[in-house]
Amino acid sequence: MPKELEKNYNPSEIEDRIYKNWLDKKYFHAEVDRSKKPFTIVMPPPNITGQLHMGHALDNTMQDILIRYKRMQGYNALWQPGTDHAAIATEVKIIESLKEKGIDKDDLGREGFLEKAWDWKDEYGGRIINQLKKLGSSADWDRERFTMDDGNNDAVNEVFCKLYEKGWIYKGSRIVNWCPVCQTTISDAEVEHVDQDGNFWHINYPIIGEEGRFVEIATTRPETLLGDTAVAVNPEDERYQDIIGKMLKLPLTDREIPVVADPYVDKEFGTGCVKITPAHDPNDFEVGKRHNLEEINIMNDDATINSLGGKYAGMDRYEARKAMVADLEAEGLLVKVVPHSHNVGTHDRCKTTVEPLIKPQWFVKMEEMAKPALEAVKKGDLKLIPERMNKNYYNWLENIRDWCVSRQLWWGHRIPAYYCQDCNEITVSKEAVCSCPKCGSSNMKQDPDTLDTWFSSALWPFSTLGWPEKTEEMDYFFPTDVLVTGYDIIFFWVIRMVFSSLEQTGELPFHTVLFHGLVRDDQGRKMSKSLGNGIDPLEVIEKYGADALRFTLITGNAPGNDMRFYWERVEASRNFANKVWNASRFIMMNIEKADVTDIELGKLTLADRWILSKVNTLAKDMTENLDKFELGIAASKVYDFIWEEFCDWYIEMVKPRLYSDEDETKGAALWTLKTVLGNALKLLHPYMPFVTEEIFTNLQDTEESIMISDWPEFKEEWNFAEDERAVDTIKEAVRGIRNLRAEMNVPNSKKATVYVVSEKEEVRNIFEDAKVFFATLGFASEVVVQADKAGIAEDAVSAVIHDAVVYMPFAELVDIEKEKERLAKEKKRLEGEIKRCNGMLNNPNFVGKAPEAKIAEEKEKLEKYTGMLETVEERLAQLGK
RNA sequence: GGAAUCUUAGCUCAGCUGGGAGAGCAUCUGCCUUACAAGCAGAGGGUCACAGGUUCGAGCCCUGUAGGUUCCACCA
Repeated sequence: MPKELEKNYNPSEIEDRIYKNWLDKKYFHAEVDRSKKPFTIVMPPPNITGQLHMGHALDNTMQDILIRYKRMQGYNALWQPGTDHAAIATEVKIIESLKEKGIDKDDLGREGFLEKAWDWKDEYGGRIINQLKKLGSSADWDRERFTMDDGNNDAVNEVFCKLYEKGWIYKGSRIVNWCPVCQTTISDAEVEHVDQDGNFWHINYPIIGEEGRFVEIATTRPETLLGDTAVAVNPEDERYQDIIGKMLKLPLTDREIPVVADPYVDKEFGTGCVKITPAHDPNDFEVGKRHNLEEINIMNDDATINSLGGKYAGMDRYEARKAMVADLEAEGLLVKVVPHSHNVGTHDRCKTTVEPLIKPQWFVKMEEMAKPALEAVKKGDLKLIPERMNKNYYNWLENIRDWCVSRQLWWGHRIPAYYCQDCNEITVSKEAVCSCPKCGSSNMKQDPDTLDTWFSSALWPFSTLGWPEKTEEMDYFFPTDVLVTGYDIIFFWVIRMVFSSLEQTGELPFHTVLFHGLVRDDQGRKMSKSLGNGIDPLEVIEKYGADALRFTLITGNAPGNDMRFYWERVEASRNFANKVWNASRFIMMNIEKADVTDIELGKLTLADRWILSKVNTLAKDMTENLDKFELGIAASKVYDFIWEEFCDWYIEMVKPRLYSDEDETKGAALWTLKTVLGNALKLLHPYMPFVTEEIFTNLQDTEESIMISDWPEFKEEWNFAEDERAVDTIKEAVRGIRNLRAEMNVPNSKKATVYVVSEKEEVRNIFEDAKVFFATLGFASEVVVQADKAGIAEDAVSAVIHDAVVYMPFAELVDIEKEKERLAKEKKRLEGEIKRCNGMLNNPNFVGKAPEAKIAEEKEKLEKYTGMLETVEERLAQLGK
């Protein structure tokens, strides 16, 4: 028999126990099973350094909902989890923690450092996984992977070598984004442009051989002057025609540089003359290439001036700037300083201003791989939700530049390139190369660099399934189905998975990407450590339960939109969980006292058929919504159904039957309660897995988990559309009565006889059928259904509904004037409705062009309101005497 | 500079292919009715940013304006 349940739902006691049971039963585990259709989601691997935040909570809740839904539908559902080594983020953190202990990275050496890094991974790598479990995530933890495990290493090496052989990975000296603090290159995607206040320094460069004549340039970074190798003007700029080709004396140095003409220069901007520093600016680099200019690197890796900087050598870039400006001023070459706000590239992790530098790095050629990735979305093979993300996707791929994949870090996949120390031959190979294939020398050295962390993430959907091995899993579970992630990593990750998968496997990694937005604080700000406004999902779970958190994150927000986090909303979700709990408690208490046996549908009453039909429709609607990934819409539907239809109406309707042992429909009521609750719980389960499981196992009095039960499907034999309409009429009447009572201030304790008058027999029959519960809902002592007004006091209050009038004689309580006022208001409303209907129906254009169904609908309404208006007017006439 | 997106009740947001404006919270009024006061019943509250246009009909489609947010971009 079902157990006695607590009065309030207490999640903390229940969640861990349930989750452990699921794990013990291996419900999350998926094996290749050719008799079932697979459904696969690969989890965006959280950082090993990470701590669960609201973004993870949202991301994983969405995935868990989809996976649980599909699992219940009978799919072989695999949710493939794992963690990411997060190269630079982790390395920076480890360095920091070492510093605190007074240890320097370089003293440890590469091997020593990596040892520490793996220790770190062992210590913190599992933490975030445990936190994800608190959410109720039903991922297949037996298959947990790590981006730097052996299999992933194989995949990374395989891809690197294949692309190298194809000529799509190359090593070249390019201008790269250099972070002087992290001491590594970063990709374009990792550069964050921020507005900064700075100055425009106008400097005179003396023209050689023309005493007293200068070229005035304007720069925001005077210190790079040391690396200037030219000044450029626009070839069509009339002001400067005569100086093109002349030589200039570069201030503060003893070098001479030419004036060149290049269309890159904007005549309108600044002075129209631009200093060209090929080694420290990406545009200048291009200009330099066109004019064969020397590239003079004047900086060290930590952004101090190097030995080529003369007296400024050793100074930090900003110190040097100050010193040089002072010197220029002293020499009279500083024309003016104009305040100027400009966009500066910074490293998205450490916020350091990026220094463009020329460095030999490894690049992935993007031109060829971008094409099919672009096509996939254009042709509709890959769907992005919401669709507007397509534009971002196109924009990025159409303007893509080669991807710099080498990083000057230790924590990551080491680049499988080997250099011969004798003949400089480069060999790229999956296996360690011990002797040079060209000269036979055994003096080989592996490239010290590692790969961008996204290089391995890009392979994640297939590397986790065993690729490049031809595994059963790869054959069965791949391509995966849906990717759920934030729109903020569409460039970093989504696009790179798409082109990598197309290139390596020939298939798309997934057919749909479901994007979500950011979870912001209650003022709409990003949650961040520096602001201290982050809300810890674990704290929310502890206070209100995982179900409440999940429900809050899913409802009231559309795909790809940011949302704000409010504690009030969590509270509302918690209240809903409690509502479900109490409804179930009530039902179980009743079931306890009586046996629930299977009932023929023919034995059900109007109310039973109505709610059964409603839950049946709900299943259909939610299935449609979920198939379209409208998770929030489906959630609010089950919420409304359970709270309003089931609890506020049906349970109230059914009470009199439960309380009477003689009632012959009691069995039908119990069966309906149990059946509808069971179905509603199943529909709610993907959203609120814990509370639904706890109730379900108690309700069914079985060990069988709700998570492996069948998802409710629409059943034709449960479809009672006519009864749904009938109950709608009853509800309208009940609302009418309640409204009257409230307006007349009649307390519920004061019962009265309620008369229902209708000329139509079928309407009278409905009310006869509904008498049992109609009385309770309307606080009536008795319900009399009749065809005319015989025997009803003239001054009874009334509610006019479609096809019927409900009267309540409260002789001693009724204020006639108030009742007249009320009826007048109602009359006005109906007249408005009728005017609207007539407006449409008398419009020949409407009648001529609108669809038939719409016209019929309006005609029907007109008829209904006209009838109601007549009744109201009649009532007014009576009272008017 | 380019692009996306938003502007709907006091607050936060839904609103599917155009066909009578919704939810939660907040407010007001009654209720300790034997599942639930984390509850029940009722009420008030919106020129759907503004201006045009298309349409029989616009919160929804088109154009423009204003304001907000975000992304992209090499203006020295």
